[in-house]
Amino acid sequence: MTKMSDVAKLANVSTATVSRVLRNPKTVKKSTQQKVFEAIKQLDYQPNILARRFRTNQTKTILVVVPSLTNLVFSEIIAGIDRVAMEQGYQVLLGDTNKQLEKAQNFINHLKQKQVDGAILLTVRLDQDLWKEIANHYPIVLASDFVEDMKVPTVTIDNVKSGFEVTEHLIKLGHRKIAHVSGSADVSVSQERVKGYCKALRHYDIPFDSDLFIEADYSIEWGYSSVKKLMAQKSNPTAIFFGNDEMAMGGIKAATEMGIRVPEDLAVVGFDDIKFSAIYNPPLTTISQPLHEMGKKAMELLVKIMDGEPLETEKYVLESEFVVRDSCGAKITGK
Amino acid sequence: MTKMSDVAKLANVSTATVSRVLRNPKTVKKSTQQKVFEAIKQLDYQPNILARRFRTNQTKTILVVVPSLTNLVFSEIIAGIDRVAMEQGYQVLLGDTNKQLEKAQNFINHLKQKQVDGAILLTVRLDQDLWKEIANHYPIVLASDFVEDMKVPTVTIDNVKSGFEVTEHLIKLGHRKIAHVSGSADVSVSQERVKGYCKALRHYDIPFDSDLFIEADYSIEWGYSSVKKLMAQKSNPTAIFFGNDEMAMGGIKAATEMGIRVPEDLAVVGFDDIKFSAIYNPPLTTISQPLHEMGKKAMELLVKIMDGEPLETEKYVLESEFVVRDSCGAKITGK
DNA sequence: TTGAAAGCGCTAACAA
DNA sequence: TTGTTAGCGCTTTCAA
Repeated sequence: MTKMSDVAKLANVSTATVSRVLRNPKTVKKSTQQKVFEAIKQLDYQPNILARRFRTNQTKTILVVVPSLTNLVFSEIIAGIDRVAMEQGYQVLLGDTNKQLEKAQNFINHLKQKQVDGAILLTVRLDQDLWKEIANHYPIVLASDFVEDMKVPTVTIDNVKSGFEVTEHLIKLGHRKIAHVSGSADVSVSQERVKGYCKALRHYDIPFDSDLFIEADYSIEWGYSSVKKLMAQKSNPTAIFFGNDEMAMGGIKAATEMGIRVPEDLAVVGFDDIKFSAIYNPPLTTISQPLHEMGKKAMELLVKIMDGEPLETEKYVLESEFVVRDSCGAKITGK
Repeated sequence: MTKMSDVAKLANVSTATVSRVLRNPKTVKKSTQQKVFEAIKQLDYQPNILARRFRTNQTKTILVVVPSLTNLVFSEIIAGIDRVAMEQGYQVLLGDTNKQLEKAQNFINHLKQKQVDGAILLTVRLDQDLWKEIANHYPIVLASDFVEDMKVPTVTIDNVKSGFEVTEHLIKLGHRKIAHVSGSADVSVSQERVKGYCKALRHYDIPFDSDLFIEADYSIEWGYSSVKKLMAQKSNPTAIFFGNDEMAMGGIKAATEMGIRVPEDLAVVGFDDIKFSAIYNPPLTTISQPLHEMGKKAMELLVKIMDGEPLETEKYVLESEFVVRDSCGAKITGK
């Protein structure tokens, strides 16, 4: 492996000069730069990044903690993060927790041991306290999820508002028995969407019916079984608001199997607008999140923090969009 | 930041001993270990990984080069890789190429500069030659994709066989005008699936009809537009074999819009068996790939190579499974 | 504008 | 079983 001293020797300069050419070219005379570049080329020199990192004490790497990689919502956000990371010369290290909380400690060590310069969390669950503590000492940004009184920049959408919007839409369509199948309660976005749902019911004087509320998990399977359960009750709903699109699709599948037509017999709304929602049969009414944008914004914030720019601990709320398609029956009802 | 020498001082031993306790505990007396551990705890010492990496010249990090993160096939494989990586103490660095070939050089530098100990490629396109060269010098494994005469361990399924199987199934269902919408030709898996398709046609004496073959891209949009095109022709197909499930769903969407019923008027088969295929309407007949398994296997191989274990340059072919659901009409035809 | 030289914190060869 | 010690290759301060 050729090293810097080899280059220096060939170019007839000191290693300091070679280093300068690489990191601060303006401080070196043009002609000297020339010599150095030629030597580098001639020797096919590659700086030893490990040595550089050790010396400068920064990794130019960030960690993304994600509960599940195979969730399109998260992979889309990560793609956004990766985009900006690349532009800014950062690498992205994957931290798939597989929903196992114990992993958190592991990832926190990455920060403590300087394996990464900062982290973006796409989810914080019961490991809240661990992260809260660590957020005081290391650059951290939250995306998608958010945590009450965690003093950390956060990029989200207004989940309460969106939940309200969905429910209100169903109410205006004439529904009174509107069920909500929420994602796991330990994720704040679920709670927020529930809040929006409840708020809309209250606003339109519809009593909350616990038979029409199911706390599930953001998966196709849970959507499926929730519908089986809901529709087996005597007081079954005429509309269901699912916490995400996967659940909604699983739910529609179950309904179809039971001979319940969507949207004629049952209106359905999802959340996220993943790429399969528009082509699902029926096309899903849902809330579209600017996921890629969220990822980009989160990474931009993180870079600022890592660069030491003072940043008010703020919550950045991006715009979501209510997308009306067939599954809620709006087009049939003609509203 | 407390460093090793602080621990050594407190424990009344040398740094060498502290280092041994951390990396090779058996070579140190129990009682000494005890002392050291206490000092570590008392000082909340975290080893400086950057220094360690520099010194040992290994990163315990691998690179995964992926064309697109938001593709469920890849994210599933990555999840498998990540699983084994974690167990083996490796970190996974993300290399999303966004299908841009120029990125390859960038990632190759990661290897050259020792930012990673090895790499798993989920795709090799026109950048083949670059990779072929690099594969001689660094630990590399291919997963999902494969490259002719690239001397590198590869984990795949038998795409030719699967393509044959699908086509044969459609033929046995009575179809003669079977179209194939393939993924981009610069990916070998696409070519293999096409080969399987052609082989089956030949085997059953059905002439290849170029009007029934479209080279597309693995996306919903291309599936959609391919069907619009295919079904507008005079000699339109009675069955379509799509190169992946996303295309198949896009295709069914297009068919539905055109008043063509699937599977009654048009049989459809996809490839991959992503999680939405089973609940799509109609449920998709498809080939199920052991994606998670592929990822795990690939990482296992890479670890072996990085550990210097001699490994024959082999192609590991995992079993895929033909999953018959409604979209191909088999259940209607009663076969 | 350049060079000399001092480390960064750790590991491992060698000695004891 | 433990300690001494010599770097790993780079960056950066200080001096010229």
